[in-house]
Amino acid sequence: MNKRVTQTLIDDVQTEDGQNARERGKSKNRRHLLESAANAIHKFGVRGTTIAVIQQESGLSRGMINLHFGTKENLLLAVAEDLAGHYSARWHSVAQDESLSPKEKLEGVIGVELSHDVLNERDAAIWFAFRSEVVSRPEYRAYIDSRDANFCNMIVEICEALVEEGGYSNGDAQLSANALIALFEGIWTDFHLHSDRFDRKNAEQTCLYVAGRLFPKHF
Amino acid sequence: MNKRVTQTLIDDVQTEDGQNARERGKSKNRRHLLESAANAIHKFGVRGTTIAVIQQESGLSRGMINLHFGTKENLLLAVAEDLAGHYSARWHSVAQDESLSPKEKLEGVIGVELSHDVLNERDAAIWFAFRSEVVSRPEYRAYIDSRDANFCNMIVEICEALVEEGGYSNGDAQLSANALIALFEGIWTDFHLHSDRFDRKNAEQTCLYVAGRLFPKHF
DNA sequence: TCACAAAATGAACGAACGTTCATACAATTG
DNA sequence: CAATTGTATGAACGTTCGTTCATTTTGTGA
Repeated sequence: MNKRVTQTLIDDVQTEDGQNARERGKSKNRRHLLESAANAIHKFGVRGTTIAVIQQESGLSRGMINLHFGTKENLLLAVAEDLAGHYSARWHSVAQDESLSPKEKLEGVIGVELSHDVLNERDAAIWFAFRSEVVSRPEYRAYIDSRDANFCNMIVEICEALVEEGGYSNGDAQLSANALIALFEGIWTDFHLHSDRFDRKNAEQTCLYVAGRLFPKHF
Repeated sequence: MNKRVTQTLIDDVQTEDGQNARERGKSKNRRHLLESAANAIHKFGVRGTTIAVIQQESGLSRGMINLHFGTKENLLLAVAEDLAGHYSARWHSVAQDESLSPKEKLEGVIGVELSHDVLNERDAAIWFAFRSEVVSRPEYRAYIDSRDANFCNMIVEICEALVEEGGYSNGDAQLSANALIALFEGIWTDFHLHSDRFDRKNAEQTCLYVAGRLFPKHF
């Protein structure tokens, strides 16, 4: 494999300052491996994601994976970590925006859930791939739970605020939150299984319809 | 591997009449392989489900898998088919019961969704395992979509009947059905990821709460 | 410019994979 | 009770797996 060719295949990433050319090159390749492994999981599943496949996908040399991540398994874990971090950052940016009302926050979360940046074929495939192995490989657990305690708390807080604002006397914030979280998950599943005929607008409509039934004065 | 020991390991299955001892023995082993492979997927994931593991799990000989299923891949497909058939039979028995009102049918479906017979750790692990590979292995598609067109139609029909019965003027049966289907899926996911702290009663409460918001006169 | 060190390479290796098939066993048939 | 036939076995095989490491390349600092 010619190295010159290899270099041109690498996507331009932000050049992290404070690093010399050598360090930049290294972190570029690290990132490139992460992306290549992610693409491989999408195309071939975790089962089909072998060293040889990642090598082909990345155009880098065989030994690169072990150089950067020690083992292939560590690379896969890093892919999961990367994905989880990206998703987490997206919903945090909505949750932490104090200028938004509870209603706007819920709309914002729905927007994140359905945005192409978060809900796309590749990333959905990776979520499901890692989740499927959580029972047998506990080390993945930390990275694959998109609806972790932090996310759930955020949704519960939004629901509590909405229930209070609306004075929904027989509204239950916790059950509403359960329902919304499950709804989001179900929509992801639908997208993963039927991305060809999935309709984002329709999914959004469904979310807003449920929101309207749970919080009729708001939606 | 001693054969006498092997025989005692095999679960008693219904002895399908019209077969002689030889045929009964064969189909017993076939079923035993199916169960063993399912258990292996649960314990070790699809990635960890190798011939050697299935052999150990079943106590049968190495060549048995190829004798009964041709290839390991075919055995995995048969596991998926088996699971899908079992689930399908369960909800069909509710959907086809003409003595049930629409409300009772929805309650029945919720019951099936949350029953230990359908929603248990092993089967959930298998659903998720196969689904995760659907993108890269299209041959699984036919078996892994628990919410297929038939299931969706059934839910839509129930919702339409409820909307009509209740005279919910601004109720949308299609959106309600979308919501319920996604809700069920989301609950399965929650169970799969957190079976240790999953509460069936709470999940049922959530389902009924949503039903109550969608069809307030009924639930 | 040159010695040094870090990064990258890929041939080689042992382990584990799924499959094959010659052989052994046991149920059925005549 | 043979002879026959379908079922079961597991050693052996070729392939592919992830990893190692001696070697080469390339950027850094004197």
